[in-house]
Amino acid sequence: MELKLSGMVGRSPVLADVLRVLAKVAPTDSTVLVTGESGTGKELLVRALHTNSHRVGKPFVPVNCGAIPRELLESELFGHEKGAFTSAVRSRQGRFELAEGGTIFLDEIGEMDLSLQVKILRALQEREYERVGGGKTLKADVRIVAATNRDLEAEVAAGRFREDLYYRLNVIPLHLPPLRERGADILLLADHFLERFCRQKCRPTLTLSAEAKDLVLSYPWPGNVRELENFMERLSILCEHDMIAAADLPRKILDHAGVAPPPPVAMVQAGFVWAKLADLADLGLGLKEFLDAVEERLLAEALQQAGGVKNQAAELLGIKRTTLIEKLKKRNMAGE
Amino acid sequence: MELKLSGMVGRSPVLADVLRVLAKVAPTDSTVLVTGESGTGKELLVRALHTNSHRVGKPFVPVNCGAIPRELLESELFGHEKGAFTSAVRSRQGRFELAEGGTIFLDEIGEMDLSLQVKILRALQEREYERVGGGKTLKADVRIVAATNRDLEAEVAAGRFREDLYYRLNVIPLHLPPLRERGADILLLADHFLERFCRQKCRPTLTLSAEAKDLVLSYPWPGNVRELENFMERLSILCEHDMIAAADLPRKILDHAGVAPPPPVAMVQAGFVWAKLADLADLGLGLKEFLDAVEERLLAEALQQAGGVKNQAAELLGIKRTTLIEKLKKRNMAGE
DNA sequence: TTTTTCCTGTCAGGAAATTGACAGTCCTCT
DNA sequence: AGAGGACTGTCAATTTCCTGACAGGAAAAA
Repeated sequence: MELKLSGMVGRSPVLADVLRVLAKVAPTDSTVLVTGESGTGKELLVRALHTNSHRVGKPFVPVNCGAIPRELLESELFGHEKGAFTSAVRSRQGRFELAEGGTIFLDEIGEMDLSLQVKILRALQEREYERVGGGKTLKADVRIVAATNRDLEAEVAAGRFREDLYYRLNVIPLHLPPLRERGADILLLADHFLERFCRQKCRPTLTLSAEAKDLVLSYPWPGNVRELENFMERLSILCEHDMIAAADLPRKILDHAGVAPPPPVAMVQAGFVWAKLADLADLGLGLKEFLDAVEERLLAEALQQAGGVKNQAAELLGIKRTTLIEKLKKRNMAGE
Repeated sequence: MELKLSGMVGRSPVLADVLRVLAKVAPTDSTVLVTGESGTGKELLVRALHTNSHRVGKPFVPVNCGAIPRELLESELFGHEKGAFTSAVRSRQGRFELAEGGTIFLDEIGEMDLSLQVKILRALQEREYERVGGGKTLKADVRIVAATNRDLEAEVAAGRFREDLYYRLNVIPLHLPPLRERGADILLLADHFLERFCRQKCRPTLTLSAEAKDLVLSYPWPGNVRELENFMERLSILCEHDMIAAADLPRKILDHAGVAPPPPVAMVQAGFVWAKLADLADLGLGLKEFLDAVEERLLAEALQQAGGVKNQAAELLGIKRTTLIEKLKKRNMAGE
């Protein structure tokens, strides 16, 4: 099955999984619900869905429900008749009408009012709707694809989202992982954007230096692809030379890398043992060394609690006494 | 007594009870109130009621009171005269008129406004009603069947539902049990849906493997039949082979069954792995199990950060790729 | 097209960890 | 004094873990 992905960049397995599902779902008319943090490229994904469906050639109509004032959203979606409200000078088509035969993409559907949710539900299951202030019932031959960055199940539980609508929408869930979970895709995307912006500005394509790559990779990109795109555009304007050095990167990225948590001892704090992978790398420790350190800490604590009696300490730890001894020997922690 | 049940699937005793009552009630003209969680198939049941009544051949008109905007509901039900409100360009029949001689099904009647409830009550006991903005009184030879997923008694107590209407409606109560109480019906329904979707998509009918059946049976199906239907549609699109293995089932089901290894969740909080010796004992974990859990957490995080590329994840962790693979295999964390 | 690169799974040999068996040291109680 | 109990260290057998070597597959590069 050949997928046409207009602009989706990335090779990471996590993304590949999503695309595999996309390829299967696109040709069917099943309802799809896309989830993922904002800026992860949900719209692009849905565009690809449309492009690979039998509805290509018909309109693709995106609506960002979160970006349109609540009171206007209904008429935006369903249109309105002349005189429906004060400013309705004449009647107007809604997005559903514009999307006839094609796909409508309801982004940020989690932001939608309960009252509007009702109407969407009807459009979804009855395939019909009405313009604001209009008596005529219109038919909707439209594939509805919704997306949200909220946890809809939680919203349902909290009573902010209709349960029936949720189940109607969530036939095929597609989860778009955040950029920081997409590994080396970050570099691919960075290059992609750099190339585009540099071409746009008629300058030779910029390249990330090795240190810059490291920094870019370790930054968590809370704004996801959108944030990355912005940074790259900024670089394409501001960077003087063709090779991007670490120093050229925005403050935020440099700062983040600099915030190395306290020294190795830091793993022991107020009686807790803690760790994140990030720290691990920062400390230049491998998994093994790290686990050893944690183990050592636990051993010490057990010994202390047992008053130095190895027999009991071993029992506390749920290991054989001899094992404990071996471990202590390996670390020269004879006494306590 | 021969029941024609258009599409109702199931043989469980709880359902059989309901159907027995249905069979007795159908031929009479008694008012029926159907209760049951959302997604349990109330509409189907009422259709069957209609089909087995002397009103077959006359219209069956379902109205989802919850899915129609409040302000439109009255005119939807009773119709309106030309000019009744700004957008009422011409007069229009209501659902009651359309249902003349047949059955009208008022789904989610619990959502209905108190003001409308009065009018329904009148239609129910006087058998007459008026169009919106119309003086003419119309007769209604219509069997009214209502349904709700709310606890109407509680609604009455809270003053959100008229007591008199409640007693009028609740002549014959029919309670549709949630899917999780219908035992093996779940499998019958699953097969039923699988067959339908597979036919629709022109692929050989999928079958649930034995383990898959177990899992499906033990899942509580909070979304009831609708949720089950969704899952089966999803499978009919996504499943590669014709036999559905446990692994093909959605995460939610697997997690619920505890197939996912005993969650070391207790230790993972706010992105940190933490533990004190005391907790360790409380959790009934030994040193080894604990370290394993920490390791698992780190593995997952590394894998995530590498976008699922094991090669890179291993490097992040400072271990050999093959080692990582061994560790993952030991834990069945193949995918991610 | 072919070549190269990158990733992946499997496997077997060697390294390391775990544990049971033994043996020795204190101390207490009879 | 001698028996019993609680601890401890050593060691070799067993089990588990780690890694390098291969081989296949898919996608970029040539």
